[in-house]
Amino acid sequence: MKVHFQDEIDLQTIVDSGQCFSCGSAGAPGTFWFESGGRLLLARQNGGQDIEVLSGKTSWDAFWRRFFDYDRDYRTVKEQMKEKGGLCALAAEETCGLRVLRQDPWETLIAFIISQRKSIPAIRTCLAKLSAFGAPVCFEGTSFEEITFSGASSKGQAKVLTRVQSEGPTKPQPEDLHALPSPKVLLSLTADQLASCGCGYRASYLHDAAEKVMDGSLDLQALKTADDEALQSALMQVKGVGVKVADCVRLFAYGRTSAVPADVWIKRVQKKEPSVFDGLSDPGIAQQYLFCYARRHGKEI
DNA sequence: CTCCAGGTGATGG
DNA sequence: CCATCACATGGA
Repeated sequence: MKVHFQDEIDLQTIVDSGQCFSCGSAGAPGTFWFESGGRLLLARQNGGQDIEVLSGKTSWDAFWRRFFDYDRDYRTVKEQMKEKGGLCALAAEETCGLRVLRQDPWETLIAFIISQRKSIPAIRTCLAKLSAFGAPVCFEGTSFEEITFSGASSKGQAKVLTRVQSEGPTKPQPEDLHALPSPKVLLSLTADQLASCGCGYRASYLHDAAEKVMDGSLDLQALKTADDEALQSALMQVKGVGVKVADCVRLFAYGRTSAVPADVWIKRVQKKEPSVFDGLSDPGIAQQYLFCYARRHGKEI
């Protein structure tokens, strides 16, 4: 199934953008997997505005379309950034196909509680280990090889996949993929189990988040209709959730594009250009372009 | 080995 | 209100 985007999309750019951590290369060139809420999408892209959905077709309209922020026109966003000039313009000119994803609130909350004082590879590892306790993903097909190379079987390609298979947890098979544990399951985990996932001092934060969701004092569903300020303060009731993590959840799960998560990279950008987010319609989207830009260029932006 | 990572809570001024 | 400091651990 082919999906056409009105503006631009680049799956590699999205995988590298540091907003979702359960995704990666599926082995074959231009082929990527994304896992969210226990669903698996496998898609292929060879440049341009189209992606070919290889697995996850039946949930495209109901889930993945929204996940990829399909209805936003990123040409408009980038145009405003270019007109503004400065680092905004540089970031917009340099990055093509980025999209700010709409992810599950619970999973986003857990992921960004984990994210504090961790590198992106370390976040991926920790979340993957935690996910061993979650539900297996739903997927169409039996393996990445079968899905990716259906109708195009050459021995050379098969060899590539054999090698990929042995590369470990960053390129798992569908049957190895699991969603993050639900609040109930997370509460049932022992301190040793959490420690073995590499949660470190964040284990008690995860426990508090699960407890608040379970007892109803944090209603992630109901917060979808809350205003930005109420949403922010509700999220910050959770231990280990400060301004930055709450901003990440607002932007990446609730689509609040006014939220500007300010991590070390964005703070470097703001130090160089204090007014970098002024006057933008969707500063949160610009933030994601600038995050990618700053990380690519290192400490000396 | 050291240094840093998509920060936060506690403490003291 | 703002400035420090400890915090667990993996990856470079």
